[in-house]
Amino acid sequence: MHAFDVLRDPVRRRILELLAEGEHASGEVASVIRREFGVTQAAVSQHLKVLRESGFATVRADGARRIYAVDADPLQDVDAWLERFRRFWEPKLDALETEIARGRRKRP
Amino acid sequence: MHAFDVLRDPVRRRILELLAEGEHASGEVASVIRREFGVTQAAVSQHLKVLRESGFATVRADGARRIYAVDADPLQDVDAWLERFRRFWEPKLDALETEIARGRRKRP
DNA sequence: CGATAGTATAAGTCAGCACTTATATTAGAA
DNA sequence: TTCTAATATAAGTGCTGACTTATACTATCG
Repeated sequence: MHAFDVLRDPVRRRILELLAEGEHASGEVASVIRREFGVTQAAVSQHLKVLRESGFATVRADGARRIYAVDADPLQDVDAWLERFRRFWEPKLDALETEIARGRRKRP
Repeated sequence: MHAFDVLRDPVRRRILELLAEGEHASGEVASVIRREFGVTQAAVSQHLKVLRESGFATVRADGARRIYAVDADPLQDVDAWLERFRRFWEPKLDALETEIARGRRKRP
């Protein structure tokens, strides 16, 4: 699933926002999303699966709980795609300065 | 239509890439897209309509031709949304430096 | 004017996705 | 071991959106 397919869904974007604040258990995410979007735990679990399988999130077990954390790699890909459009709103920077400002680096 | 809904479609992303290189007539876009994706002129026209109506592109008439140009405003919104994730891959900058580097400014 | 080129719209079809309810799985408590 | 809490998966459904073909619109040329 392409990064933009993943990001298209507002629930998934909200989940990523939550994870950007720090790790959260599946149930914690589910309760926030349930309150804000009125969807079930099953739906949230399915979204978390999409985020996992597309590389946007990682999980670890903590007893019966599943702790999710954001993995920013695919978001960095999106950021890279936007690069070609930045000249439309950013002031000019020389190449090195831009390089430093963006913190670009090779991906493994 | 939300920016991410627009960007979800690979044809629309490709059209934006083409427009990022400079203005193009509808037919020029259509012929490239037709070659690369194998879809009809009608389909491309519909995509251009989506891009227009969602603010990603502007049109002007040139005789019977319609010249499209990219409008980066919605892309800048996407860029802004990504902001909260940049700390996961960017080196630390102080606030002012980041401000300058990003060329952030108020939108009208 | 009529013909043609360039482009947009209309109408219909089909696949995929986000959701639901129901159930399975697993961990820890009693 | 049985019960409960936490989470994931299965199966089914409806809606949205990207596509097609066919047609309408508009400008220019002869």
